[in-house]
Amino acid sequence: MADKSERRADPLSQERIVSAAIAILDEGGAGALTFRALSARLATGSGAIYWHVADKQALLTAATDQVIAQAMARGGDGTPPDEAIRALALGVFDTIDAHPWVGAQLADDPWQHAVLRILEGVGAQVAALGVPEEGRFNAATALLSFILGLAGQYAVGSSRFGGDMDRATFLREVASQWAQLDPVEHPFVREVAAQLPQHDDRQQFLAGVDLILAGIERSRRSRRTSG
Amino acid sequence: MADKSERRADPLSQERIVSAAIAILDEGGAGALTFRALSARLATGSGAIYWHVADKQALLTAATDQVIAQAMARGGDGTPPDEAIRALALGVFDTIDAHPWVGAQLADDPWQHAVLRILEGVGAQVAALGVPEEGRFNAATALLSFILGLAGQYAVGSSRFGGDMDRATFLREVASQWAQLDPVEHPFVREVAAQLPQHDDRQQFLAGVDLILAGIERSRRSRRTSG
DNA sequence: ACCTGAACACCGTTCAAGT
DNA sequence: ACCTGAACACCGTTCAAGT
Repeated sequence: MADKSERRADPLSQERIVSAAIAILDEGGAGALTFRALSARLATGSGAIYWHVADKQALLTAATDQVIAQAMARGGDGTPPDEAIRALALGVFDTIDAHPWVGAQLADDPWQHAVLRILEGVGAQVAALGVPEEGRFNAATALLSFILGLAGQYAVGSSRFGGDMDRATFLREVASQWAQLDPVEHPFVREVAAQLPQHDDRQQFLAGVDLILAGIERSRRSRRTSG
Repeated sequence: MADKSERRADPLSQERIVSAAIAILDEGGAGALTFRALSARLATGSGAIYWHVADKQALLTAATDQVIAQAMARGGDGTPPDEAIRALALGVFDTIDAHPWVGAQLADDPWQHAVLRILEGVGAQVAALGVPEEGRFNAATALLSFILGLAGQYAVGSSRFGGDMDRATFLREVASQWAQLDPVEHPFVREVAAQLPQHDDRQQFLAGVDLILAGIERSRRSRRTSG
């Protein structure tokens, strides 16, 4: 018989608490994670959790770190750096797709370890790409910011209407809203509304990554030519 | 005699409520905005606010929209499109610098009007840049995602330690933390830590914008060459 | 050392009652 | 039509008391 709550027998630990938190977040979103829900699932008192975890912020950080660490572990050895960057970016994208609360959490604290993990992965490949040391920080943070920005954007859209409708229906609805905007004030958004329903989030995400990679390649070449 | 609270005489209105909310957010950050603080400043009952504003989310959206609308109003007419994009991006950056809560709010709801305003501004310039219609959406959202991503990142760092220390001290502290990371697991972040203290956020932000602009230019050329 | 669970100081939101 | 302010249903966090 499946029982969501854990047996009271085994003692509490950071690890068990974080796992339970991730399960609650995946099932109900960021709003569902409360210390009361958590202690109920763990069959313990709400105060007990504070013996193992400093506070809710620390819990969210730990949960995010675990999820991102798993995503980063899938390292592409032997693949060319630009391919590796695409794979890494898609890995983050798919992770946020599977755990939408991670998007907001990454944006909420850019100095947390999970973000450093992504920066490390991106930076290593930027270096492998041949970018000289002075340019690596800017190139890596540009990629990082884009990844966090678009992935977070996608996360909200997908999670907000996750229950009521699917992504396609949601996009069609947004498109019809955009199409009704003031033509004088929003000509571009209106024009782009037509592309919205049939657009593919992953494809758009990759197109952005490729744009930045092209920019990196271009500035690398001009530097070599002029230097 | 300066009095922060408004005179009870004038009637409540959406506009007065939003202005008061912005003032509270600017002074105390996102955590300071409560309906109790708001009603105290407006010298009214907490329930009265609900007659003019649907809920807290709507209030935050309206506040963000007003701040971003002001930033977008400074339109650079007559400047070349790439310059206009840089100016526009910096405008958003500086706005978030002045109102750090805007960063989180923009990331929190990517479909709100404030985000559309930015997308509209970016998209118009992307079109002026000569990008063909099929490529504009991807190019504009790439720029948008980068702007929201890095600006949000900066906002958190600057606001979190706004009271205790200045940005330079904060960066020096982060750098020394990064320098102590495991060399095997985080070689890149450790390398980059050395650049952190003397780096300029605005410069890094512009470098990222330029990278994407270079990528847009490159794919525009290759398309023309191959087409 | 670890856990319990009532209690505290907050929230956003509602709503009967006023003007 | 607009405003009041107590009340409700929640939060995160603390802490005396247990084992």
